[in-house]
Amino acid sequence: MPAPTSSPSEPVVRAWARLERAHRDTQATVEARLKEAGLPPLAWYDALLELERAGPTGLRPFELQREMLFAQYNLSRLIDRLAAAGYVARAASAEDGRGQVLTITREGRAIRKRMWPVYAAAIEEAVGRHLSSAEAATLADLLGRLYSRPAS
Amino acid sequence: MPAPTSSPSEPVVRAWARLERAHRDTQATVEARLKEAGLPPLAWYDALLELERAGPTGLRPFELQREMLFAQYNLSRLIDRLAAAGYVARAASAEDGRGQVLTITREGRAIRKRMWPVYAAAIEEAVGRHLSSAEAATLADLLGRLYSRPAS
DNA sequence: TCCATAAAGATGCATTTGCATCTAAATGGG
DNA sequence: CCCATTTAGATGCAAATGCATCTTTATGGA
Repeated sequence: MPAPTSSPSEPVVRAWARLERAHRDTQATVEARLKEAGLPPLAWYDALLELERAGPTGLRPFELQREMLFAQYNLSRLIDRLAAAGYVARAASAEDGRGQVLTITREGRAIRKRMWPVYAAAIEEAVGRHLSSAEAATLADLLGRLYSRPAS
Repeated sequence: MPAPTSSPSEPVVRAWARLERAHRDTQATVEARLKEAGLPPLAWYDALLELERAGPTGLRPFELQREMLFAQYNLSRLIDRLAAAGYVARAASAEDGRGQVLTITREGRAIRKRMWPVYAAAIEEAVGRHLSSAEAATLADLLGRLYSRPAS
C-alpha cells in the first residue's frame, strides 16, 4: 500500500485556505451587524432557532449540542447565558434524572424574531451580494460534502 | 428605491449555514490533528508561512495583519507567543520609529516544515477526501468571491 | 514650525473558549 | 441485585479573544 493519506492536491489546499478566509470574513460581518444593532451574538440565534423548531417539547442539551456541533462545556455555558437572559427555560427531565429539557420562552422567540432582519441583511451583504442563486446553490452543495451530518 | 438590502435567497442562506458548519468541522479536524502530533496551532503555521514567504526582509506586523485578516490586538499577542517560542524575531524598524520588523528564525522555519505533513494530511482528510480536484477548484473559486482581498 | 490628527503597537480588563475533571444518574452484565 | 461502566451535564482553572484605551511616532496642513 502506498502513502496512507495522500497529500492534498493544489486545488484542495486553495479551497481550504479560502474556506478559512471566507468564513472569517463573513462571520465577522455578521457578528458586527448584530452587535451594531445591539443584538446578541450569532450563536444565540442558532440555539434559539433550534429550540423554536423543536416546539413545546423542547430539546435536551445533548440534542442541541449535536444540532449545533458545539462542544459540550461550551454549550453548557451558552445555555447558562441564554437562561440568565430569560430566553430559554430549563426544566428537569421527566425520564432522565441526570438531564434537563430546554424550551424557548416568549422573550426568546421575540428576540430571535427581532434578530432575523438584521441577520438576514448581513447574510445578504456577506454572501448573497457576491453570488447568483445558482452559484449559491452550488456552493451550498459543495460545502455540504465537507461535514458528515447532513442536517439542513 | 425599494428595500436598501434585499433579503437573501434561500440558496444563499443555505450556503451561509453550510459555510459555518463546514468551517467548524474542518477547522476542528485540522486543529485536532496538529494537537495530537504535539504541534502548535494552525494560526502559528499561517503566520510562519507568511513570514517565510516574505524572506529576509521580513514583514511589519500590520502587513502580516492584513495578510491574515487578524485583529490587531490579536496579532500582537500571537507575535508575543511566537517570539517567546523563538520562532520569530522582532527588530525595531529602521524607517518607522513606531514599528518593528518581524522575521522568521531558523527554528521557525523548522517547525513550519515539521507541521506541514501533518497539516497536509489533515487538509486531505477534512477537504480533499470529499471532493474531486475539479470540485475543489469550483469551491475555491466561489469562496474567493466572498472576501475582498484576493491574496492567494 | 506647530499642532491636530492619524497610524503602529501594546495592554488592562472582561468575556469566552478549551481542557480536564467531577458529580449524579442510567445501564448492563454477572 | 450489585457493581463497573457509560452518559448527561457542570465547573475550576488556564489560555485565548474582544474591547477600549494608551503611548509613541509619523504626517499634513495652517
